[in-house]
Amino acid sequence: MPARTPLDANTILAATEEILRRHGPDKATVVDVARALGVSHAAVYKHFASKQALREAVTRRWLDHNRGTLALIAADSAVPPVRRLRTWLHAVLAVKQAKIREDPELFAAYGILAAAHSSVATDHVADLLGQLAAIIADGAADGSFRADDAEATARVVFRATAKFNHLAHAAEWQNPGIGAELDEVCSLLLQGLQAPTSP
Amino acid sequence: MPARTPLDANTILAATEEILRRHGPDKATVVDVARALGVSHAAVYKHFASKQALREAVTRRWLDHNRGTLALIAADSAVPPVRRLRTWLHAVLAVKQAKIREDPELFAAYGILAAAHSSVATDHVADLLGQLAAIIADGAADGSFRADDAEATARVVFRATAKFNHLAHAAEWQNPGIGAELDEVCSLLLQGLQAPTSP
DNA sequence: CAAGTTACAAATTTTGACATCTGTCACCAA
DNA sequence: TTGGTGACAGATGTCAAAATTTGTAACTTG
Repeated sequence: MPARTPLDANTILAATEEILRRHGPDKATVVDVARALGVSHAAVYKHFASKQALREAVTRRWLDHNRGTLALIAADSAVPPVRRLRTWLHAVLAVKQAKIREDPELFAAYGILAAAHSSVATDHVADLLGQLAAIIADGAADGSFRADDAEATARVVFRATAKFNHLAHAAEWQNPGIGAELDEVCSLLLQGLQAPTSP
Repeated sequence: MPARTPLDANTILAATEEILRRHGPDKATVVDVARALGVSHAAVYKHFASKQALREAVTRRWLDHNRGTLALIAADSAVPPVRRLRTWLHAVLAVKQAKIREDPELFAAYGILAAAHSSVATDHVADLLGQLAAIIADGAADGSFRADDAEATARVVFRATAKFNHLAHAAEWQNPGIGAELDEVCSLLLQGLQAPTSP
């Protein structure tokens, strides 16, 4: 007996997100998802090739949800690039702190994917790197940064702020002084980016 | 019947290190250590208050083993501070890479202690920070660095190079490009440290 | 008394039988 | 043909019993 509602990918994703939130990434099964939808678990496999693929789709949706916030900051040409860079790096930290606080289970799911080198994670950092490169390119254009290759420079800045954006440090983001720490690192990096070319 | 050799702390540490190497940190028990020494496990407890204390003592010894290498680089006043800082940061990475490669079990044991916020770990980073501060102080003294507080600056530099010294990134140290990455971050940081005071 | 022993309770780990989950299949219905 | 089903094998997870380990204590010996 086929289900009344045709069951599309989005419905499955929503149910999965709910199950993930309730059970956590380790205990959430595709059988649970199917049960929540009132179908057999094989039906889910008609839409997603594997549990991994399902998790990736949910996580991608979840990450995209507030991707705009950061993009907006990165693209805000009203703010000079020097300040914008600092603001953006703080915003990245703030967004991740918020996600981990509001959705610890989905955050954990993301962590699992990142550990497995899923494209969800690499795509996400590629996105962030692109935004960062845009800020740096703006700065190079108006002369406030000395950076011949914006993308390469973005990677360097991102690496130097790994403590504030890399999942491996998520536990440390609870620390109250973390914002001040980022500020200090920002200051040093901005000094380096603004330094006049030494012949 | 008391053991022929009186069994001192150092003998226990050597045996523990051996057991740890053979069994790994999760499977190494103090019963194993006692068996290797031909005594009852209670004898070990006469010298070390707990398994934790024993592990810490072994790990501390293991860390101290080549602490001198880095200290030597940090204190080598024949090398100008700018180059010395870069060399030292690379050496920190190299030492950790070597340790993880030659002694993965003991490295894992260190990781466990670090995760448990053991003083072994905090003392170790305090030691490294001291060496780093010394280099920066030298640079401030001879005018090559602009740093009013060498210790604070050392902390910032250490944080900005977290990817190359923090345990959480150990897996990435296998990556062949890691040395080049550190080099790029070093260059940016050195630009910042050398920048002339800007107002 | 310093350094070891055996004996023991409590916590932890291992084990092994059992249940569930993942992914695939052949089949069914609109 | 798209979207669904139930049945299945093999991998993985669960859970309680059994074994081991941790840490302590009362006891022994030079």
